[in-house]
Amino acid sequence: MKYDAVMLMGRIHDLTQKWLRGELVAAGLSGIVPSHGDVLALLFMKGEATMHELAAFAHRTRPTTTVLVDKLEEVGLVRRAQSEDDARSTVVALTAEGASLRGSFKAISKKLVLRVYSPLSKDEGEMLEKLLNKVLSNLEAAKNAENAKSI
Amino acid sequence: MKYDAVMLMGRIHDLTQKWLRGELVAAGLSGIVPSHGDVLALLFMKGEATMHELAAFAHRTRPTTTVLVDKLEEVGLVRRAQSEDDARSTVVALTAEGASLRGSFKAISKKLVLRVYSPLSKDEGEMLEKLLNKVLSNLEAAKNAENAKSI
DNA sequence: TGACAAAAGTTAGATGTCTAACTATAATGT
DNA sequence: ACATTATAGTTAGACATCTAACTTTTGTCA
Repeated sequence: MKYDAVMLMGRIHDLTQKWLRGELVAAGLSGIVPSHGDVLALLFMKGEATMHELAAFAHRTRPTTTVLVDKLEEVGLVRRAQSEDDARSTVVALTAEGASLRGSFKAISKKLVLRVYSPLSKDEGEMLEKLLNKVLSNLEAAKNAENAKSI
Repeated sequence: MKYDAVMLMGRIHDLTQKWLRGELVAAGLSGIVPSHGDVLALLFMKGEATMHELAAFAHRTRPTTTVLVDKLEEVGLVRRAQSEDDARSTVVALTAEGASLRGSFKAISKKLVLRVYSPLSKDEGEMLEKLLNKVLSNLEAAKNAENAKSI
């Protein structure tokens, strides 16, 4: 055992992010980065969402999500509106142009999955997901335990 | 299969990096980030190295490595010198103070491994490394093939 | 041998992300 | 009912990293 799993995951993460950026540029979406894709992914599923929901889904902070949505609004893929239930809340919704990109994003996502899983058999793919889930759950539990202790 | 391995690796990467930053601060090394640790790791092994070697080892670009070494030099952990063989080359070496931190870095690195591998059995740890290596090799091969094609 | 290409390193500028601090609104508890 | 606390979102400022362009030195080859 080399105990280099963290380094390997870091490298894989770097390479996939970089590849994704290239794909987005190739799809004519320059200025759009993978995190914007995460924001859009939730909107493709739900049609609309609050900033808070988008931040949680994309695993970014709320300030970062503000910037991401600013950009998406600027290029016309998304529209902000005040929530009617809660005056603090902003509801973000896809524009027609944003909705029209669903297919392109789905295609890129499919290509990414293929790229990562292709060297693995079905069993290996399942095993990898199982192991990664174990590691992630444990990290999150450890983090929560430490946060709780420090409060 | 959920095909979410990329997301899981991204999350694990984020959490480990963040945890590492906290550990470095706790060790009195504020201003030092994980990438500085990668640079130092090679110096702990080899005593000295060129900027080029450090960049390759840390998987960072050379401009980034320049900034990393600037910082390490500024806080006195490292020293630059002109290579005698090649006037273009800079040789970076640990100072006495830098060398004295070897133990602290080793301890943090050990803690990280424990944190990530603890939910896994020995077999699972080995399996995870094997699968990650398969994925990474494939990604690198794909990238090289694409680069070659575009030249 | 002399021109041109490659390599080492740095500088400059851009970008994505974060934390801290702020505003505005809603919820809570006494 | 009102003061306090919590939540939604934004703004401001910092930082790690990248790409592109530049300087200097070395290697190559006609």
